Amino acid sequence: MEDAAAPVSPQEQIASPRRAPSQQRSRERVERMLGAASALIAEQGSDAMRMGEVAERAGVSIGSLYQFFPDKRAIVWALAERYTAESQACISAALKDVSDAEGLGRAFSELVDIYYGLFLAEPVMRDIWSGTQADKALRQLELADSRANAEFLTAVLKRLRPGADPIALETTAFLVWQMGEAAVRLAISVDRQEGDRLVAAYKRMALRELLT
Amino acid sequence: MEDAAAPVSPQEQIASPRRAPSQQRSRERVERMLGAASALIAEQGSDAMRMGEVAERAGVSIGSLYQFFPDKRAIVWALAERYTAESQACISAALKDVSDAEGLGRAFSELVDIYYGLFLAEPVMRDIWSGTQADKALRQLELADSRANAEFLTAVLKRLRPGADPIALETTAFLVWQMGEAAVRLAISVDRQEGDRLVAAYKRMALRELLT
DNA sequence: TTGCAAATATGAGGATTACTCATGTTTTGG
DNA sequence: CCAAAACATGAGTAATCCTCATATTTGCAA
Repeated sequence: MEDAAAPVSPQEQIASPRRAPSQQRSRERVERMLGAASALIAEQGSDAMRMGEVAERAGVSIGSLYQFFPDKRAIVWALAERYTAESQACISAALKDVSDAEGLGRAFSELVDIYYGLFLAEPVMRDIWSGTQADKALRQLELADSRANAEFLTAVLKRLRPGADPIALETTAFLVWQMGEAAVRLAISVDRQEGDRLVAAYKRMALRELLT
Repeated sequence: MEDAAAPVSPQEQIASPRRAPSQQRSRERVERMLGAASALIAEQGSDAMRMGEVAERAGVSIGSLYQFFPDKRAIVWALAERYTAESQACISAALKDVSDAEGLGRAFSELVDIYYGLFLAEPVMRDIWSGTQADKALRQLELADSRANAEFLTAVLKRLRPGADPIALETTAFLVWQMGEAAVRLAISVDRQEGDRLVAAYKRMALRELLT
């Protein structure tokens, strides 16, 4: 058996921890830092984001930044973690009550649309997840997230096909999910029309796999 | 059809050209530089690769490195370009003479295996394609490469299904191809057993899509 | 209130590293 | 053989991440 990715995510790759804000004042300042980082990433991309600029825009000193974030990647990681937590809740809710093939088809199709829309609308998400692969820690986060999401799909599949081999179902769900993320990333890096076609094609392909 | 989808930084073009080696001596030195870079990437990853180290290991000065490569990314790009050219030739050869469904199934399955094996065996390829998506130029190279490869698939599909909508076939081929690259990248970042299962599942899924 | 430790804030400076450029050397073509 | 082009060099520049000694603020018990 593999590591069940749901309860604890292996975030040891990330740099050494820093003090977490315990006072009201510092919690607000950390929020401002993340907000500044988010804005800068949206404007220029996370690679071009400068720590000094983040500090300046947040109205804090460079030192304060490093009081709460061990390094630059940690800021991006913190933002990424928020997005994944948010979308995971959404996915769980959408798939929780699915119990028949038709329901799965509807829910899955809707999820893909939401995901696609999110990427189209959120420059930060786009930047983070298309620059993800460079950072090992982010790659791990993405994998863990994907595994967790795929588990919801796996649960549905097990309900729909009780007789099937569980490992095969897990593999299918994980693969289909990762393909979806890849498809969406691909779709947003070509022009809109082709992107729409690609997402639609992915949906057909995935549903055919899931509903058979 | 251009990349009109990203709020990238203003001057994110491929770096300005540098003098190409025209003498025998310098051609050999450039080879040594690429060799050194390749070795260092295999050992530590392209991110940790230091220009000074590349120069030292190649037995040249730092200035000579910059005589032929405008910047660090250009070295990685040059290596990536070699791999893509090589594999494209391989793909073209494998798909050129396919004319029936069974032939496509065999050729495609074999191609996926070769690709998977290549990634498993070549640390440099692994690093470049799973470690540097952050780089816009590399992302473009990958897309262009994928499109070119998908065209071979499209040609086969058009032969097998003359009546079908050409755009739909193109979309399918491009998507299936990109899914394959994503599947292989996924497979090499999990343990071998699960990776094998994922690649096998992808093959089934892709072939079902291609042969129907 | 007062005193004090822990938490927080600061920014000049250390350390690293991609990249430049003025200068010297080798090769090429006429 | 010579001038020009190509090539080689490496100390120096600039940019940037991050540290750390020091100063300030906050929580809280006496």
